[in-house]
Amino acid sequence: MKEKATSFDIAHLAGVSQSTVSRALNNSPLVNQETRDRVQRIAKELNYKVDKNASNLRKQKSSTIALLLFEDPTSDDSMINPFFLAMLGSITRACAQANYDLLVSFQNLEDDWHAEYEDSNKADGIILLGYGDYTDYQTKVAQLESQGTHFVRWGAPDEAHPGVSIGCDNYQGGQSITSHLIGLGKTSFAFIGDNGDHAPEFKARFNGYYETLRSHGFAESCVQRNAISTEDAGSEAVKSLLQSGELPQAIVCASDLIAMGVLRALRQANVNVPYDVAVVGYDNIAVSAYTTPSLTTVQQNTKLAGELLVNTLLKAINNEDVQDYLMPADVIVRQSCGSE
Amino acid sequence: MKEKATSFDIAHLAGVSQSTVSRALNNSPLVNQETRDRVQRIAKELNYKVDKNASNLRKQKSSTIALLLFEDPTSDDSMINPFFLAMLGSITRACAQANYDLLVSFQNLEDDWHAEYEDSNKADGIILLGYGDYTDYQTKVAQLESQGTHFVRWGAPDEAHPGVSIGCDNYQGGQSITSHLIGLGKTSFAFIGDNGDHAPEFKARFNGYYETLRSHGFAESCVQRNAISTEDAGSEAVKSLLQSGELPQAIVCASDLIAMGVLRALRQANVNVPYDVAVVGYDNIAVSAYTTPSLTTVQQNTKLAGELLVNTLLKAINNEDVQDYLMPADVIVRQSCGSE
DNA sequence: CTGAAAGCGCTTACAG
DNA sequence: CTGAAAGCGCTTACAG
Repeated sequence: MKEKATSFDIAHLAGVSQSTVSRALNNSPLVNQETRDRVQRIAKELNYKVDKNASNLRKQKSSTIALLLFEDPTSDDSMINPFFLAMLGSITRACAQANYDLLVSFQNLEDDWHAEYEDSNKADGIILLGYGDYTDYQTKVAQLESQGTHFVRWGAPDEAHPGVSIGCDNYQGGQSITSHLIGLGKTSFAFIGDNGDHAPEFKARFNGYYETLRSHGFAESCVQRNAISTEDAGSEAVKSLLQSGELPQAIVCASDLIAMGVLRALRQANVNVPYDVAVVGYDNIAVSAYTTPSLTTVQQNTKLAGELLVNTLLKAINNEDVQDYLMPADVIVRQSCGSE
Repeated sequence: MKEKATSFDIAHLAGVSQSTVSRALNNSPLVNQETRDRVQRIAKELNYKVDKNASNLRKQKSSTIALLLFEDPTSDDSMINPFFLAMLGSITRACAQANYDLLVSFQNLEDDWHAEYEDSNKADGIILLGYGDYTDYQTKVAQLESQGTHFVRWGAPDEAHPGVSIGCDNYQGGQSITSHLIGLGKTSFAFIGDNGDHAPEFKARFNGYYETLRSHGFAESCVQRNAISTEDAGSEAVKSLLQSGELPQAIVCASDLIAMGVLRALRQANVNVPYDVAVVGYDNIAVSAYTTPSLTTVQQNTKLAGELLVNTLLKAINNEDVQDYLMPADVIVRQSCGSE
């Protein structure tokens, strides 16, 4: 292995001081054009690259963003929720575009959030991505805030949460998809997904759903079954629904993953979708376009979300003013409601 | 924003030298148990964390792995191939387990590979992930090697490539899936996917396919159509096949993404799968289980692959001996061949 | 425009 | 077991 060249090596070869090398490589206007060119040429010949650790240490910044991805602790350990995977891709791209590095780490909600502090030393800012559980989560976010760490949270803006949030309007998404079903003439409904405080995203979707039903006078004819965001949970929930004999005209799932399980269980029970019952999901993950029938769902724009998260965090790092941003949620109509 | 605590602050509070603080925090056996406890307690109270830049600079290592993800330059800019996304997830997990950070960066094949050198300063080693184009790629990998950079490549081991490779046996995968089709009684075939030198993975799959046909005497009754790994390319290729009037009994796609496009185009042309033609894919991406009909495909074990990539790289970093590893490819039988 | 010098916050020989 | 000191490779006031 060759020895790595340092700025001193270049200084020596170029016949200038190391300070000048540093200036030349950073395109400082203070350095003579001809000197700069010579230094840069030599640097390229030596395949020299600035040592980031030294540079960051001196500058006290890192040009790195940390992504803290935390997951529902009960979800299958080997799988990442496809929605978050899509976000990860989009965030990676947005970072690359801004010339920032992206440090990715997983975190379980139960964990001590070591990584959070760790990362605050390695990164200029943190992106928090995952389903949020208020109870646990909130004090930790508050701690981040009190530390003065720059961070942006994925999730709906909320007074209870300190810091900036970029999120999709889950309440409106719940409303929109429910209105769509009502417009199709459905009159009895089930919501499948947790709607407690530990699942704020799902809860907001549920609230949008419920309020829409109420305002149309359907509040009496709806049920709810708990499920975390997995296929199996969705499948189990529908089985319990079938057993109770309360099959409604429409099933609203809190996520596409849940909807996958719902479709599977209905198929196994020989219940026809959309003829016997309409089913809708949430997230518009890739798979939802390919199920049979294809799934009507609510889209969250992951590409935009990634860009907003990164750009907002970058602004915060530069101490510019930043604002919460709530993206609209769009209904994607496919075949699982019989409307197509 | 609070000032960040340094090891000197702790030294002061604990009444010891800064050196001792450093030793205590690194669990050096050289330090008195009682002293260590006191230092660690104070560090925790101050919410102190070691400055990674300083620590890395001093130790000349970074406990970070860089993932260079390069993509087919012609693929849709906004989408990451789901197969690589799955790999990304698995690599992230494996890194977390090994207590390494993961730096993710995108790279286009056409680019100058700045990042590669950059990353070699920020990371202890590099994972190269993407479809490889020999022409371009090879000289760059050789450069990495000559630099003494530790790296591991995703892809089939190959004498032409320097460095270590972890990959899936594409040739065997091509054989297995083709044998499956022959076992089902198919006698005429088409392969959809590039099989030139710039697409070594696809080429190996094609070779496995072709050799299997040849050994069964079907070499005459097969065609091949180029396609990069996108739905649209698959769709276009099948349209050209239909127009030529040469629809075979089985279509072997070089990737699931291609197969998605093939299924779509066949549906549009009212060609029934699997009744009129069998279709198989490659990768076993999530979507492939949900298409209609569900897709028979070849699985690459992404979870294992991620672990092998990370663990092999870690060994290389520690200057242990490392070996290429070729994972077997498994046929996943679903409905698109009519065998179920 | 350039150079000599300080210092970012650690780790680790070296000396005791 | 502990401390004083050097040094990792940069950037950036400071002085000219």
